[in-house]
Amino acid sequence: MNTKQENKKVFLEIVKQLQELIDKEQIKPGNKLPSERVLSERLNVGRSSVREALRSLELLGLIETRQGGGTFLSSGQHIQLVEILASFILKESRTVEEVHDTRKMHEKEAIRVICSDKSLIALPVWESLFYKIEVESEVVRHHILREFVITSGNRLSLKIWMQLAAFSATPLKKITTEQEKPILLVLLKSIQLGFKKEALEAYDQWMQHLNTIKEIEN
Amino acid sequence: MNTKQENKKVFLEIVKQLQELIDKEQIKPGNKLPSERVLSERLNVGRSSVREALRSLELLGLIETRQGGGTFLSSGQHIQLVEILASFILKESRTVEEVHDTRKMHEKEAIRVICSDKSLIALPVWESLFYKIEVESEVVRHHILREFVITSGNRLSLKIWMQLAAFSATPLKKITTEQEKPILLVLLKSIQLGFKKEALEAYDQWMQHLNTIKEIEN
DNA sequence: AAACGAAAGTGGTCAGACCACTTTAGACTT
DNA sequence: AAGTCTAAAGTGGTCTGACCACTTTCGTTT
Repeated sequence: MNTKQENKKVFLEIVKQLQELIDKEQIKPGNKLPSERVLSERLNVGRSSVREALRSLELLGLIETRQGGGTFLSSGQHIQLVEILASFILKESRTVEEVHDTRKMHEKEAIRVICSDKSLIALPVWESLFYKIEVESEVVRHHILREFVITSGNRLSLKIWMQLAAFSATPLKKITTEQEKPILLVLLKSIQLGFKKEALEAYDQWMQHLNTIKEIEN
Repeated sequence: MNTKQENKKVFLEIVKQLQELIDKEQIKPGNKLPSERVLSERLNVGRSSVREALRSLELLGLIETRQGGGTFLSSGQHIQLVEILASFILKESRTVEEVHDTRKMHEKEAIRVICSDKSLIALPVWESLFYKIEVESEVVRHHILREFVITSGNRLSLKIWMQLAAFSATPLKKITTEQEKPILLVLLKSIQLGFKKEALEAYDQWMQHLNTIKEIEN
């Protein structure tokens, strides 16, 4: 079948036809798709070709498959491909500095977003972070920064940030209470008050402080 | 092999092993990957499983295949998943917004970096962009924004931005000279002078203007 | 009516076969 | 000897059939 001379990949054609089928059959997120064997018959292609298309869509997070159960239209959150893309991108340009800069970019943007949204700065999260500062642990910094990005509400940014954080993970010493804690207090307090400028300054100061620590440790 | 512990998907495992192989064998963009038959033998899996993984990566634009030629690590940019994802994703407005927000984040950060670096604002690029504004084309906006990110010098940010730009590509009308050009002039001029605040304001104004256009067209 | 269990359905994987196309290398021509 | 041409090898593209593991379904049994 498919006399199509066009040099188009067939599995891409199947992907396209699957979309049309989903649209035509009014298949909503969570609904079941026809089985691979049925699809292969309806589209006049081999089952392996159908599978190549389905596996692609699964990697993109657009569908979910359960062995013995069937194939289902994903109910959202299809951002998991970010992880695969990120790992490839990071492999190519794993300049430590660039990763760090990009990561800071996302963190600062999160702070900006939070400070501009009254409903976000009113969240109880910040209070709990005050307590976290007291708990001297190596991962507190990571937790705090992650909380920033999470609270900002951009799930995509969070995905990217998590990848970057995984690459630039440089386990440092515990929080140095004498110097670091006051900075963090200012940062958190500024956020709670919605003082964007002050928060960003505190953040910069914090990062600068961390660099100092790193140099000392090396 | 397949000691198969966890219920992890095998084709995902192959994707992972392919990444490791690319890393270990020092395969650079444009280089050839082992043939499907060789991979199937080396990884102790069936050829069809290898193909499912390869097709997934191809859909992501991470590899390219030429019939009779072989499989090659992509030299980038060829992202055909855009169309597929777009039709799936465009229904979820929240995701679209997140992509757009994240993209703007990278663009604004690029502007900040540029304005803070005298050697960057002195570049002849900006002069050439003035001319580009005159050329009424649909892709001028994309070119300008890309130039920002490129000039900022963070290649990782550029790669992320390119992915995001591919997703959020919403072909608009040509630049509306009456309203848009003056904004762009202010933006470029502000950058040349290193006026960070003014440049960012002009950028925001620009984005706002683009939103207005989009609403009108819909 | 509830519980159980066999059968059907479905995804997961593999092997083999053929096709179309590209690359390679040897035979041929000059 | 150099270049050209063609056949063979290599490679991706696709299909078929088979078997496995798991889930769902439904009829039988209790």
